[in-house]
Amino acid sequence: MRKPNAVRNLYGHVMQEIGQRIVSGKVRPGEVLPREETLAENLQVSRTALREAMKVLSAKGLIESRAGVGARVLEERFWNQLDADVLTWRCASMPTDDFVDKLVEMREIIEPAAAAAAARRRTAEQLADIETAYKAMDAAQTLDAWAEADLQFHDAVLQAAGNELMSSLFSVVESALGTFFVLSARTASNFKYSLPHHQKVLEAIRRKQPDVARKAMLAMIADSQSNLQRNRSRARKKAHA
Amino acid sequence: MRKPNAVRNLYGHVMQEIGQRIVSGKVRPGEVLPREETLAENLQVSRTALREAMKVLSAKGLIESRAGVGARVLEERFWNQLDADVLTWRCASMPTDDFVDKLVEMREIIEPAAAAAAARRRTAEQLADIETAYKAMDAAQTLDAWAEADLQFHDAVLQAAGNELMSSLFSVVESALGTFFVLSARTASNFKYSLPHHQKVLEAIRRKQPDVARKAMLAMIADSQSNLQRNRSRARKKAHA
DNA sequence: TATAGTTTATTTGTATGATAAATGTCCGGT
DNA sequence: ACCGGACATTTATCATACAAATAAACTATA
Repeated sequence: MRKPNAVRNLYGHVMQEIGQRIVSGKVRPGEVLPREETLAENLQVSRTALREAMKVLSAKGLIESRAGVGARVLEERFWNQLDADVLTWRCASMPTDDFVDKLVEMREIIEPAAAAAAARRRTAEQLADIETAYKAMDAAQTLDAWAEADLQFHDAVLQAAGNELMSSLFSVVESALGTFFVLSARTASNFKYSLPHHQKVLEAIRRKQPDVARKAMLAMIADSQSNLQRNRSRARKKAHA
Repeated sequence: MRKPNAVRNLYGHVMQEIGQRIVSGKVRPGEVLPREETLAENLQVSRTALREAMKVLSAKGLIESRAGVGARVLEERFWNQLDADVLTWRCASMPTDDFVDKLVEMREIIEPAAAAAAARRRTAEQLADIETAYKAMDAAQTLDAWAEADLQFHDAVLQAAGNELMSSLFSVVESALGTFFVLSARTASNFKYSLPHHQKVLEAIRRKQPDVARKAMLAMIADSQSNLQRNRSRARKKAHA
């Protein structure tokens, strides 16, 4: 959807570097980082740029700086787990099934709830947006076109749910999941297989039937989920062999 | 639970000040803030301190700084709505029923899901933690003691759910809701009225019955929710009169 | 006149150096 | 053993300078 990840600035690179070191476990919670002057020297930047990076990491809950002591890496429970960068770093450093499961679990919680809320509160315009996305999915000829339309569909549903907290959560989780696979399309030989599921969701929202919408969305996710499981167990076998 | 909100540093105050201005709508999306030198002068701090604050606000998605242009306030859809500070500022600046409803909606989504997950995955230790909290609620003699034990109960359930993304979300939402009322205890004459609900949740988690746990938790929230509604409509009538 | 390319003014980005304030440690006194 | 104060270390803040990016003004040219 949106890509605020484009890092142009120097301090951004520094933040990424140190953030990854922390999230990946190269430096462990409780440890104190080298002093600013040393760190700045190591990374070939000025103390100014380094400090700006540190402030942002501090805002993300990864570190805590105190005068006279240094910057201490905080325990994981203080990290802003829902921060886009933190999530991205976790995806990059621990692409374990375990973590993917947690992301999928979040998706399973959000989307059915969003579908139900959308069925309750959608305006005519919002319904039209969902329908437009659905038609684009139906008309898609390529995998990319389908993936884009699919994302638009889910986004439109979230929009119609009318709760920006939900949208924000979805956006973060979805973008993290996106680093692993383009939804589950790439894993299906026929990438349009889930179109009927989408239609059911659309219809339920049109008719303002929250429970029907919730169940349809849940079924859709469960379906793509089982698809994914197959693929993963296959991949695991390969890794074992 | 945790209070990282304690702002000791100067740049933190600056961040709060400007962040509130943005979230409260004093400066609107699309506008560009005064140049750094001017802003620093207005707030009586150095450009360095101001810039550190701006970087953090930028990380929260509230602004975007570009050389030669200035710092532009971004549209609301780019804001990190789930950031603790952003949420706090929203609570402070728009304590409307509408926003509280959105927070409550999030709680209604998270907690039943967490209860179900806890029933599936809890360890013996985690169950013991939940039980300890329950017993503390049962034994509570004062409202404060009850509120603390209650928070511990919900926290233990989230912990047992075994998904730190869920915990993080809960923690953020709960602390935001906390700015409005101590759960719904203060609104009930008998603050222990929800103890039976808690017991049902505990039992379901003990017996590893996800669906029962989900429904019990939902019932508990719905109950406290209806309590709240009564109070609010009463307050609204008063405001109208 | 219109337009493409260039200059120029403005603003943020980065670097450097200096001082203030906070913090833990060490040491001496009791 | 305990307490309080000097001391070293590290971050916090400030001030200043210059580099780089950007948009607006300008100029040459067709």
